[in-house]
Formats: sequence, C-alpha cells, structure tokens
Amino acid sequence: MTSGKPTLRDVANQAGVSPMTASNALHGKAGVKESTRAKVLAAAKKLDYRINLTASMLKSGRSNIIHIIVNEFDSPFYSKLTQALSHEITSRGLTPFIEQTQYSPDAAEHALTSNPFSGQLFDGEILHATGLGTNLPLAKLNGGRPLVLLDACEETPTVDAVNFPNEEGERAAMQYLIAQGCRNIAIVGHTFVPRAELAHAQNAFALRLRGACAALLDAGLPYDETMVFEGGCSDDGITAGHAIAERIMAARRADCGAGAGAGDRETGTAGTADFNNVSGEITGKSIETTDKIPAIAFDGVCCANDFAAFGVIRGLADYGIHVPQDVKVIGFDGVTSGTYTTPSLSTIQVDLDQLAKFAVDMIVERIERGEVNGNSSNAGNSNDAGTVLPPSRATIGYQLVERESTTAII
Amino acid sequence: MTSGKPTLRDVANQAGVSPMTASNALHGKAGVKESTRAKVLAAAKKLDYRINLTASMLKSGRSNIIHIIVNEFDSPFYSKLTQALSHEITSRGLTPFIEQTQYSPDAAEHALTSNPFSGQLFDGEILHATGLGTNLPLAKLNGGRPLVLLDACEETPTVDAVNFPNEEGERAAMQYLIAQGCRNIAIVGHTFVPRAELAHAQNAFALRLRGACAALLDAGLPYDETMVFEGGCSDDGITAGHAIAERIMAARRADCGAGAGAGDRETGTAGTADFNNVSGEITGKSIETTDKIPAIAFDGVCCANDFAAFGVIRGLADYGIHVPQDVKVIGFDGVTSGTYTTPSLSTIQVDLDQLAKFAVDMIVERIERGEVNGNSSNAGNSNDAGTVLPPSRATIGYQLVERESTTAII
DNA sequence: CTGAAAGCGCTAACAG
DNA sequence: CTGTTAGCGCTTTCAG
Repeated sequence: MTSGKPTLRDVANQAGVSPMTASNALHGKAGVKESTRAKVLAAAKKLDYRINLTASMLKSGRSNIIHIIVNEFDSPFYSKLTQALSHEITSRGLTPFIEQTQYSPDAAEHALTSNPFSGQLFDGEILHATGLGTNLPLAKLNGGRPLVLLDACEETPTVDAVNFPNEEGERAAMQYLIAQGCRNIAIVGHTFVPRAELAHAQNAFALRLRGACAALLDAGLPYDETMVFEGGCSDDGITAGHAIAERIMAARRADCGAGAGAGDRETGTAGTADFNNVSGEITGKSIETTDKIPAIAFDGVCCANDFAAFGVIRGLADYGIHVPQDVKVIGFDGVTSGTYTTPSLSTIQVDLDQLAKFAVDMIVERIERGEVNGNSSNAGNSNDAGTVLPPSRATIGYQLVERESTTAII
Repeated sequence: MTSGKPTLRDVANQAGVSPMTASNALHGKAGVKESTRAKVLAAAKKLDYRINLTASMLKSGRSNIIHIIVNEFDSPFYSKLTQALSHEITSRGLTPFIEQTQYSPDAAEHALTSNPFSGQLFDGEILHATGLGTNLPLAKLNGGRPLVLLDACEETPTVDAVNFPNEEGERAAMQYLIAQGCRNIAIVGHTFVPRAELAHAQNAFALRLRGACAALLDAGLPYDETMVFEGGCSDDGITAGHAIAERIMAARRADCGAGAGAGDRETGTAGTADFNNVSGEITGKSIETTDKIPAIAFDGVCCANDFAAFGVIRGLADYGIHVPQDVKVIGFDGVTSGTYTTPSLSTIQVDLDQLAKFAVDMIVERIERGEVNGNSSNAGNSNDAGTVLPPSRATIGYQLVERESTTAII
C-alpha cells in the first residue's frame, strides 16, 4: 500500500518474495538464500519498514519484555538496582519494563496479577520482594510465567530467587566496626528481636540483624533492645539518629555534667557545637537519666542499608554529633551516592551486576525452555521435554568498602 | 474453550451475549443495558478473564503507553523526574514505559526512531532532551506521534515543550548567595562563555550560566573565566571542587603565608584541618601565585544542579574546606537527597509534579485529538477537525529552599 | 441496545 | 529454499 506505515507485505512485494520469506530474512533465520535475504533487507530499508511488534506478539505469544517490579525509583538503592537490571536485560536483546509499587504490597500483587500487561505481555518478571507478604502463592500469582524473586529470603522458595548476603554481610560490617575500636554500637534497620527468636528471621533486615548480633556475641559484647532501632530509609534513619544522639547526650551529661541542646535542622548551626570525642573504651551503658533516656555512649552505628545510614548521619548532625569523629557509621548496599557524600559512606557493597546476571540467566533459561505464558509446551529445542525446572537459587557477593564514615581519626 | 486463557469469546458465551457486547460492557461504554453489563462482568470475573492487550493494541492502534526517555536511572535528578512522570501517567490510567539512554544522543535518537516499540507501540513520548543535539528534526524522528520535550530550550520549538526556569532560577540562586554576604562566587555547570555570547544560550546549563552572570553584574560583581567551572554530575563537581579549593588555598597562602595540603579522599582526615573562615569582604582575586593557580578566596559556589553541588562539597572537603563554614554552596533542582545529606543542600527547587502535569496534559490532548501513530485522522470527537495543534510550551515554577549549605555561621 | 462480519500484521505449520 | 494457508483476540463498522 502507498499510504500509512509499510507492512511486511509491502516489503515482500517490493522484494518480489512472499511475506514468510521476508519475515525469515528479516529475523536472520537460517535457510534463506543470501541473495534473497539481501533483496529483502534492501526493500525493508528502502521502505523504512519497522516491524509491528504488536502483531508479532499477538501471533507468537512472545514479547521479549521482562517486567521489573521495585518499590520506587527515587531511592539510591532502587535506582541503582533498576539501572543494573535494565542494563543486563538490554544487553541480551530483551526489553525491560519497569514498574514501581510505592512500597504497597497490594500494588505489587496487582502488578503480578490483575495488570493486563502482566497477564499476557511479559515474558518474565523480576520482583524485589521486600515488603511483600511472606509466602504468597507467587508461582500462581503470575500465571506460571518465569518469575525471579530478589532478596525474598524464603526458606523454601517456590520460584527462582537471588538473595543478598544479608547475614554474612552485616556480620562483616559489625566485625569491622568492632575492629575499628567501637564498643557501643547501635544497630539500625529492624525493630529489636530477642536473640532466641532471631533464628526464625525470614526477611532481609531481620537476617542482617542476625548477622550483626552474631558479631557482637562473638566479640563478647552485649546485644539488647537499648541499642536496636528501626530504619529502612532516610526518614527512619534520621529518627534513629536523633534517638541515638539523645542517648549519647545523656551519657555525656552523666559523664561530665556538660549539657548541650539539639541544633535546628533547616537553619541550624551543625558543626559549631564541639563535644569531646567519646570513642574508645567507654562502656557505661543504660544509666537511666532523669528524663528517662537511657545514657549510652554510642561510638558506632551499623545500618541495614545506606539509605538509612545517610539519615542516621543527618540525625546525629542535628545534635552536633559528627561522623566519623564522634561516631562511626557503616551502611549496607553500596549505593552510588555513598562515594560522593560528605562524609563518604563505608558500606557492604553488594554486586548488583552479578545479581542482574543471575536473575536474567534464570529467566532466560525458563523462557528458552518454553515456560512462557503458563504453558510449558516445550518447543522441542530443549533436552528434557515437558518437565519444569525446579526453582533455582543464588546469593550474590559483597565487599567491605572503607570510606570516611568509619575512618580512624589520627 | 476449556484450556488456555479465557478470551473475550469465552466471556461472551458464558454471559450469553455476543463478543461485541461483552467488549462494550467491559469497557464501560454507554449504551449497554445494566442487566447485560452485570451479566458480562460476572462472567468475566468467574472466568478470571484478562483482556489481551496485544490483540487490543493491534486492532485499535492504541496502547495507552507513554514512553519516557531519560539519561539514566541512577542519578538523584532523573530518579525523581522519572518518579514524578510515572506517578502522573499512572494516575491518569495510562502506563509509563521508561527507557534510559546513558547520556548517548545516538541512543536517544534510536529510542525515538529505530526502536520497534517506539515505532508502533507507544501513544506518546516524553524526552528529557539535555545532551541531544540541537535542532534535530524531532517531529519527524518519532513519526509524528505526540512528543513532549523537557528542558530542551529551543527558541522555536517544533514540538511541545516544558521548560525549567533556568535563567530566573539561577539568577535567584546567585542573588541569594550575594545577599548572604558572598562576594567571590564560583559558578559550576558550564564552561565559561563570554558575557556577549551568553545571549545565544540554547541549552539548560548555558541559560543557568546566563542567569548567574546577570545577578553578578546587577550586583556590580565581576564575571570572568577564573570563576566558571564545568560540572553537570558529581564527578565533574568533585573536579570543580578541587579546582576551587586550590584557588582558595592559593589565596590563603598569598594572604597569610599559612599552607596546608589536601586530605586524601578515601582514607583522609577531612574535618581535622582547621582554616580561618574567609567569608565576608575579602575580594583579593586573580593574584597569580608561583604555581600558576589563580588565588581567589571563593566564599560561595553557585551550581547548575544538585548532583554537581554534592560533588563540589565533596571536592572541597578533600582539601579540608567546609561547607557552609568556609564556603556556601547552592544547587539547582531540589533533589530528594538534598534534604538528608550533611550539610543539607540549599537549592532552587523546581516543581516536577507540575512538570509532569504539563507534559502529560500536552500528550493527552494530542492523543484525544487523534494525533496518534502519524495519522491525524480526527475521530470526530473534537471540534476543529483535521487541523494539527501548534506546538505548546510551558515553564515550571521554582522555589528557593534554604538549608544548611548556605547557612550563616553565627 | 445488540450482533455479524471483517481484518489489524504477523508467524506457526505445513506443503511444495 | 520458498510459498500457502490459517488464525492469534480483539475492535471497527455497519446492520439489525
């Protein structure tokens, strides 16, 4: 046709072949004579032909689109995760489709089920599961399409999963803080869980808490509820930072009688109040002061993620407490901004590129076995036909990165 | 059919109506008897029917998907922009599809042209144009689908555009710094452009430079190449910060003969070196020192964006220069992390929610007029048929936000 | 208010 | 190696 976008038929006519041959030629399928292929490609180029993926998808049932579901875009962790996944998917000739749930489990469930795109458009899905209810019947939810869970921490995953080195990583972080001389270390990331119950930890932050606890006990240091604060994002971190600062202030008051008020956040004078450096061997804990704030001379904070760590540093600064001079802080994740904040942030850097590779490998394997859109109709290109691959599982690596926030003051 | 996913026909059969009636009922079209609609909805629910968007798109030529193209995900600005656009699009019942170009103009052009999804799948596109070559034949590039350019700053846009308050905003930032008592203010964001040539500024950063320059001249302060540094991201910002710090150090040496070396970044002792506060009326500039570094006692830095501002603060800290004690720093954009960094960042906060509203309004208007997929075949639901809407244009608002990085030290 | 017919553009399956 | 046939699931069009 002369008007509108050129179709495959137009290309075929132009090249003097059938639509089918044109299709095969364009897709680089074997079994097309070179001269024929050349004719077709020339025709396509001349007409500026662009395949109609909509039609292609309808017929073939494949879209080559991988659905990525994360909590939000505007967070240092998720923006990095998204970028890593996106890059890996693109580099394999697939297309990423990214959706955010704004931390709503309902939205996540919707994204996997009711959303019509999910229902029939995507070849596979990658879900960062934190915050999703435990043990949802996930394999059912998404209609049997390939699904990879990130950091879901289920004991017996029913679907493919890539996990973070939660326990080992946080243990390493805490050990490092102890090696740096810290003795009163706050933990930020999860509400307090008694040591005994830590065995049942089923989510990322609880596992990190378990790792931190283990390192404390190994070192003969106490683990109790006065040192544990909730905190998964910067706001929580600020709140935790304030609470930690108040305990430090209480300890200072108890110690030497010198008092000082908190600075004001937006117009404050952070940086002018000068306290004595209290790091080192002071271990005076839990001295109840008159205003009920436990007096603890914290000298370190072990955070469950970098996002919260930034908040902790901010919250401490609101009280004129400096990192690393007064308190050392370590995060977890290794987000990009940790390299250029002031102080730069020591962290457990996880390998998100590796995570992306694992996750996409898992999906691609299932796609190639034909486990797309519910039917495991093996297209005959695989060895053991009909059987569905059992869920696989991987854990990514980590690296302790030392930056200013835990630097020894010389 | 009993096996496979239920189709519209299955629903129609179950409800005892024709597929067409089922379709109309499900889409909430007027002219379906309530009892009939109820029957259809019940049938759909019973069968767990999910529309096949692929088929729907093929037939109707509409996808309700809006394509968003940005430079990258893992940057404080783009992650916030993406989130704002995504939210606005979702709230209107449309679906965002986000793509990153990694700052490659080729990738951006590809996203708009060769990419088969762009060709036929998307109903409209939103492109953050910074870095794209000037005056590309954009309207042609995307085949006539609705396209909105963000911050493209073309004098005569050929397509819809939403711009940032670049010149006014940066002018306000600089005026504020001057009002705070700064007299030697560095500008970070764009290579130096002589005052006369600033009239031709055609991109966001050049316009911001123009605004900063105007404020300087208004205040009777000089504007020359010793005070202007390139910098659009944190790395550039760090480099600029180092250069600025070196000039400050040179000035200090020239002033009082006291020297100090730079701290080391990863293991350094930032925060221990204590210099005199040099803010205030010192205006000794351009004193050439022996090692060729101009001696300038900078007391303020006006940055073209927050991302670079973080880098500047970091770069200054590498030399033991503190913000805001020694130098005040202001950014531009109002990224989320500026609220929780230490120091928190003063900035020109732009209204990205407003931007998202404007952009989506423009797209939706064109979609509803039928300007989708090249054909402006007016579906009769609009007033003036056939005519194509002329390009529209909007500029978003801003707000000066004072935080710690420009706080007066009392 | 409801239904029948036709076909969007492509590709799986098979036939030559 | 190439072509023919049929139809994916929906919606536009037009007739009841």
